[in-house]
Amino acid sequence: MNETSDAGAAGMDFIRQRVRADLASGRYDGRVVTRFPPEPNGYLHVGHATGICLNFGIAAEFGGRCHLRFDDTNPEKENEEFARSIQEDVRWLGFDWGEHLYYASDYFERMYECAVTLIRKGLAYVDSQPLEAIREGRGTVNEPGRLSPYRDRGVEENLDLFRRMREGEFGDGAHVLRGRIDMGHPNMLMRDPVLYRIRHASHYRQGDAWCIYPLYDYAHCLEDAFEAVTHSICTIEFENNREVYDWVLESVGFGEPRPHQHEWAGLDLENAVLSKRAIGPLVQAGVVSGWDDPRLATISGYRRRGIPPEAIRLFAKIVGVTRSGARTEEAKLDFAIREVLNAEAPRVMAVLDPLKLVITNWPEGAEEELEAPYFPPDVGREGSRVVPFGRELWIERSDFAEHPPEGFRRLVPGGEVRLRHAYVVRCDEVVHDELGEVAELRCTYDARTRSGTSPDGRKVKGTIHWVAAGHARDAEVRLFAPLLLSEEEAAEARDADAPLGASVADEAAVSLLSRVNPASLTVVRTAKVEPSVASDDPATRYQFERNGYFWRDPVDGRGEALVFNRIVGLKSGYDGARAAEPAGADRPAADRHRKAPRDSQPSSGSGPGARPQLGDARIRARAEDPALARRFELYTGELGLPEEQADLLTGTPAAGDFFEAALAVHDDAATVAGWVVSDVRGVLDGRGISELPFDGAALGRLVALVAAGSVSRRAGKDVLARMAAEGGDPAELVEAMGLASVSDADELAAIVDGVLARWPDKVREYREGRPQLVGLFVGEVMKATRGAADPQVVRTLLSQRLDS
RNA sequence: UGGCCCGUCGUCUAAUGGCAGGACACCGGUCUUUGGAACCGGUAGUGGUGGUUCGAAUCCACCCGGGCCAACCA
Repeated sequence: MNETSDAGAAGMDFIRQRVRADLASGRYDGRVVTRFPPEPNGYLHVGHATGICLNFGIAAEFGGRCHLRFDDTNPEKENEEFARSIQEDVRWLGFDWGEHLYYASDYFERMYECAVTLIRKGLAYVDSQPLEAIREGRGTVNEPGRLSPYRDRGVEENLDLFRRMREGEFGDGAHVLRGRIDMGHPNMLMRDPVLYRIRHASHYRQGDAWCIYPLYDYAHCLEDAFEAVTHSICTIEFENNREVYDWVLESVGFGEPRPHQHEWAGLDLENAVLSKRAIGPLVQAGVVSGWDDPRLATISGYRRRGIPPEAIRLFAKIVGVTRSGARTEEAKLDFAIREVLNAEAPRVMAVLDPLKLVITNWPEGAEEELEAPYFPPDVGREGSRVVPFGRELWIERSDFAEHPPEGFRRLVPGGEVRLRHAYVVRCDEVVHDELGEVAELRCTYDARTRSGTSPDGRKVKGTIHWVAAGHARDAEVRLFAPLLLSEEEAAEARDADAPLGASVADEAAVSLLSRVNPASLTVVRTAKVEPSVASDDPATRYQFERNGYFWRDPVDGRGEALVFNRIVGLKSGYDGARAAEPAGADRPAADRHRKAPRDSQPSSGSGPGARPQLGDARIRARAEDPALARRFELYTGELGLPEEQADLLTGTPAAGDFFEAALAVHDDAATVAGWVVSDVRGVLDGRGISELPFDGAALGRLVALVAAGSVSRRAGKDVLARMAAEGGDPAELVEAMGLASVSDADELAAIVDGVLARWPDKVREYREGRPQLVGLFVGEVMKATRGAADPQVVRTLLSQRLDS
């Protein structure tokens, strides 16, 4: 157990842990500043919503602030409407940026000055190659790029050209400003990235003030730095951009403490189209009614559908924050919605697919007003409304079956059922129309069974909802199903989303449109709703009992028009509940997994007796360098190391040097090799072995200490970690960290007894057959001694006490 | 001659060398005037092979699988 770790960090996502660590180390002087930086080129979707929850959530939890910043550096795609809708969406989700609303376009002048700085430092140049030449010159992932013929222009010439670019002297594409980094860099983005381009286009905020515009990699990090952002959180596809981010900031002169970028995977949600590039065409083609169509996963679509913002925030919490690309099941969103609505939504009755039920023993023209609570007892909320009851009622067609399937608990010929909040009725007669369809049910009611009374304790197997025919209000109900037909095809759409020319993007849009589910929207015009809803606040979210959660469409369902959206269905414990839905209200198709099935692993090259697998790069290195090859022979021969270890020690001269330096101090090849190939490599953290703040000799001294029993191997690893972080002499560190080995049996016995006394339950479990719990006991003893105990001795002591 | 990142129950996620845990979903049961909710219980996982270690999901190597990168988009 790392002594600096803290139980408070457990369960915290890796970004929050990082923020916490930065706070603890004082890196940013106690400041936490995050930002949500959308480009105003479309409407926000639920993926953005999780990002908003992350950024604003961190700011709130750590006493910092979160900026809303429009990353509006591309005049051709952005507009005011999008900027307006984004602010509305963020606010609706429940977050507040205070006075921290910013626009990248307000920084253009400062960014220009930074570019001049870069030019003066010789770190940027004006490239006058045409676009195609720049593209070709960048090389490929397998080949280095070529230097631009303009790369070595003088500072003065660059300055002059850049100034004239700004002044509008050149047409689009005549020149660009590029960072002068490395055309052979393995990271393509570092191959002299384009910083500025000429674009004679009107910007929605800046008008024609500028004709050069900065590109993302240059602009974004500067925006963060200008605003003193501490943690710049973005999604994983920007991972490769981080290197440029750091280069620009360091090159311009923003030293520590400066903003740092952290990437997380972002949301991928089953059955949702989560890309502005994909949503846009659906809107433009009229497949959906607009960016706020309830079938869309846009925030405005969710809002219109009726999903409460609390549910989206809960969903974000459920999904979590990691770096692993994962697709979340729609069921989790549904759960979050139901969780919120179950506690809040008043229950009322609505019949979507009505079937007439006549109570023959109810006096003609007689009516009764029933008082019905809005909430079931378990919700614990007050409130009720009056529900009229009469001779003729509407019930759900699917709540009756002439030939009931097994397990059917509703109305059948000759059977009884309770009408919710009212009476028990018996079906005496089924009336058919000329087509043979059930047209009407003729029933009798039992006056003694009025809701709240139970004269003879009689139980009826089913309860169904209903609406009195004479008082029912006609309503339109809209049911939603996934917009796209299948997961696989959606996956293709994602592939087609890759960077491509405009014509191909259009093809992608076309193929997207071809996968639209024709049944994604079901409009039910026959619905009957109890009259109380007509006078409620139109923004009320209801549970239509046994049908799901609904609310009035905020666009089409206002005024007199009773138009309801189904926010989400109820969880159903009965498959046949599907039959309750009018045809066309498809459920999502059976789950399909995005992850490819893991094929059985080829067994060749592994398994007992198999040849060790050596690294190609190291084999090549030895082929080119006879000195390395000789070392390999020496290590496997005279020193008797396994090939795999020898391989790792002879990939570079530095590795072998390090190993041999350690060996000179402690002459045990097998042990030293183990430390070097396994433990030392584990603390490199991206560094080369020669960049470590300690040398091979220091490792040798540490290994010697462990071998001598002065320090446990476990504690030795802690010492190594400290050495990797800040250097130092092993013996002194052992002293300073208080890790001198404790192997005195009496001393350890007392600690062991103490641990066992603290965990009586676990001791019992161990004796009852959970041997793996020994790890817990050893771990506790190690913790108590800060890793200094000799684990062999501890195990022996434990065994004496537990296994006797 | 590629570089970087990611693989834990069906799904999402926790465990930061020491008990593989939670949630969703699913399956039982209790309760119920919603086939809802609630409550109780259950099934189920560290991609593979080696190595280091008293001890590996965690460290090392190789393999397998997935993602990102060659816009003058963000």
